Amino acid sequence: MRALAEPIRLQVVQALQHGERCVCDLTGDLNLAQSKLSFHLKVLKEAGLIRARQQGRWIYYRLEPSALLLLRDWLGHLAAACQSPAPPCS
Amino acid sequence: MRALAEPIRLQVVQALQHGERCVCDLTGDLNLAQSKLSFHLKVLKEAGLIRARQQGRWIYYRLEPSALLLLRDWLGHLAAACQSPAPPCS
DNA sequence: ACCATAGATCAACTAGGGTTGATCGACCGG
DNA sequence: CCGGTCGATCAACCCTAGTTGATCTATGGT
Repeated sequence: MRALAEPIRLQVVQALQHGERCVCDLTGDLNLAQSKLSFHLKVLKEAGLIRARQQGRWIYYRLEPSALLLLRDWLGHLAAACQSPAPPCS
Repeated sequence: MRALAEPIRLQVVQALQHGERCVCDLTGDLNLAQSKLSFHLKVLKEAGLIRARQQGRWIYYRLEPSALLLLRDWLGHLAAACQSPAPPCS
């Protein structure tokens, strides 16, 4: 969740929502300094939200659906049983 | 998303997952300073993730399912179409 | 009316995380 | 090989978000 809290990382995730992108394209699309983008990609990767694939000189990143679905299910679970009445407060 | 990034706020959300709780109970359950808990409750409330209800001297907080489900659906949507092949990188 | 308690708010302080610019390593084309 | 490019890494700086302790408001009991 911490990884998704940062606005720039949200942009990255949304830029990846339709499929793989290479880093050089992402810097252009999001108009970010290379160093900054690399930092945020690392955070997302360490959080397990994205995966990297090296092909020749370029590196392609893509979303990791399993991590997203894990979060998704957790939120659904939270929303399911949160409406029971308050216990009496002494 | 930012609101859910903070560990203490995650604890609060989980403490609320089975239903309403009053603030005085939450401070006890999570062993937090009153001021600190109040700060995080405010952040969660401003994010629309929880709602407050005053009853007499006490205030009861509960999760807001609609906000959780909104996030849930967004994550599901992300996971759906993120596996298309990379466009060629010039 | 007075006091006790629940909870919000405020100001000052602190620290963790993001930014910036430079450097480094890897890969490829000529 | 050598030079150029992609991308990661590092150190220094900075700023925002969280902490802390005190104070303030409101509610209810006696």
